Amino acid sequence: MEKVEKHLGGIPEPTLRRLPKYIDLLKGLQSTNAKYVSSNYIADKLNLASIQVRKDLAITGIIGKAKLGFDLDELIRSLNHTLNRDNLNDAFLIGVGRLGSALIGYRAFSTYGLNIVAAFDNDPEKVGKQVNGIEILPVTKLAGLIKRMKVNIGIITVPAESAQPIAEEIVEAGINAIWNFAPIHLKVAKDVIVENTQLTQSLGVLTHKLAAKLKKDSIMTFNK
Amino acid sequence: MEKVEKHLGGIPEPTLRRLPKYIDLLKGLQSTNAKYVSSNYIADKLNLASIQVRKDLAITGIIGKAKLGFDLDELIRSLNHTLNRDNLNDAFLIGVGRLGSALIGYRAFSTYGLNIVAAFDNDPEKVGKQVNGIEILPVTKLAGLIKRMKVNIGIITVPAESAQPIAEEIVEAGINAIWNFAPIHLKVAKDVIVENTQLTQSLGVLTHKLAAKLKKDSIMTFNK
DNA sequence: TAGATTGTTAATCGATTAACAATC
DNA sequence: TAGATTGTTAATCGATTAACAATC
Repeated sequence: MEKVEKHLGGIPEPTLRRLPKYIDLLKGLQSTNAKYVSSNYIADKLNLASIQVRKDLAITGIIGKAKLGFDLDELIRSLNHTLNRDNLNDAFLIGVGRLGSALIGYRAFSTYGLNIVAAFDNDPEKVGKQVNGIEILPVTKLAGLIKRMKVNIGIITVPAESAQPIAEEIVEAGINAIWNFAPIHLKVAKDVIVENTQLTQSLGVLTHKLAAKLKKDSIMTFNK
Repeated sequence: MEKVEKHLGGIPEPTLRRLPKYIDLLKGLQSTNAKYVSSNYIADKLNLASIQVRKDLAITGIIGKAKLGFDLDELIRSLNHTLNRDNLNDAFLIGVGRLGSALIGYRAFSTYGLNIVAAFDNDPEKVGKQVNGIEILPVTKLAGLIKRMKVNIGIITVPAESAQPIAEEIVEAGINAIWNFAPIHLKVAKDVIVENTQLTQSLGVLTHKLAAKLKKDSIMTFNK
């Protein structure tokens, strides 16, 4: 049994990852009082092909007007809806280190549908204090509160070695989705949604491409 | 002209994004004194197919031994080399807010080949102070220092509206690669490497999948 | 040797792109 | 109307997966 399920039908993942970019761009455009936007415009601004933009937008169910383009307000609304940003999702954050604190402090999350309602840490120094108005609770209370408050999202910002046990604990308690920042692959039941934001992953891509570029540039210089 | 270049030949991007996961796993394994590792083992731990693991590893140039698998030390070395982690890449960070500070404080970056050598901010309150031993300099010195120190990587953690001008400034000054955390698409010359780590992008995927799952679960419950 | 595991070559699958008719 | 732009259907492309021979 090697086959692994990719996505539960629905929207292709690459499309899903482009949608936030569309929203960011369109919000900027909205403030200029524009009423319509064409796939060409979006494609140009985001370095995409216009046909790809149209395909992506089609998935949200919106229908454009020939010659005019897409109704800007309606488009933003349907993109936000597709990403479920019009519902505020409650989340617990576990691990109040530097990164955890930064995330707690990122107020803009609420406009993206995320509401961090409490944070947890093992360190007695931290417990009881507040970060940005969010109280830090002891990890011993984590499972109980997940059950009682029916929280769906867990944000894991603990060190790599603690991530797996924490994941198991919160899944057991009823968490449906994990946003994982620890540099480790979490093994959980396959109906649990895991979204990894691993800085080291991004960084690897960057350093590899940079090395390739520098090498190429130096060869080109050498050939001159 | 709609076509956009994807990657400069070389390693497929999906493969590139899996490599750090292999390294993280293998390092853990290394501490158990294992000498060899099979593609099956890796696949099982990371929920991948073993053939995919073998394809990925092949790209690093490593050759496995039938029946035994891959030499663990050698594999880690060649993966690190492929990601250019064996060279330390100097970087400047611009925008010392919560996220910027968190990144500066993330000491582990050095093991991933990144060396943040200075940070920049506009806020006179911050300039002159230190975060984790890194001095915060005024943005006015940014371009000059990039030129003088021949720094290749710029990490952008400024607010969305400042990101584009900063990107232009540092590219002009000679930056070759940008790690962008601002929720905006940067328009730069196409030979500049841009790696986006946009939290809102990950978050969108998460909230969408969660909504789909909850909907599905409730339908299933309803049908019982 | 027998059996596990690699690595190559071919098939499949899914996303992107192209072509073009429909429409405002 | 003419022309720009959408949306559908088909072609292409690249990554994943399957099949299987080679090898230790």
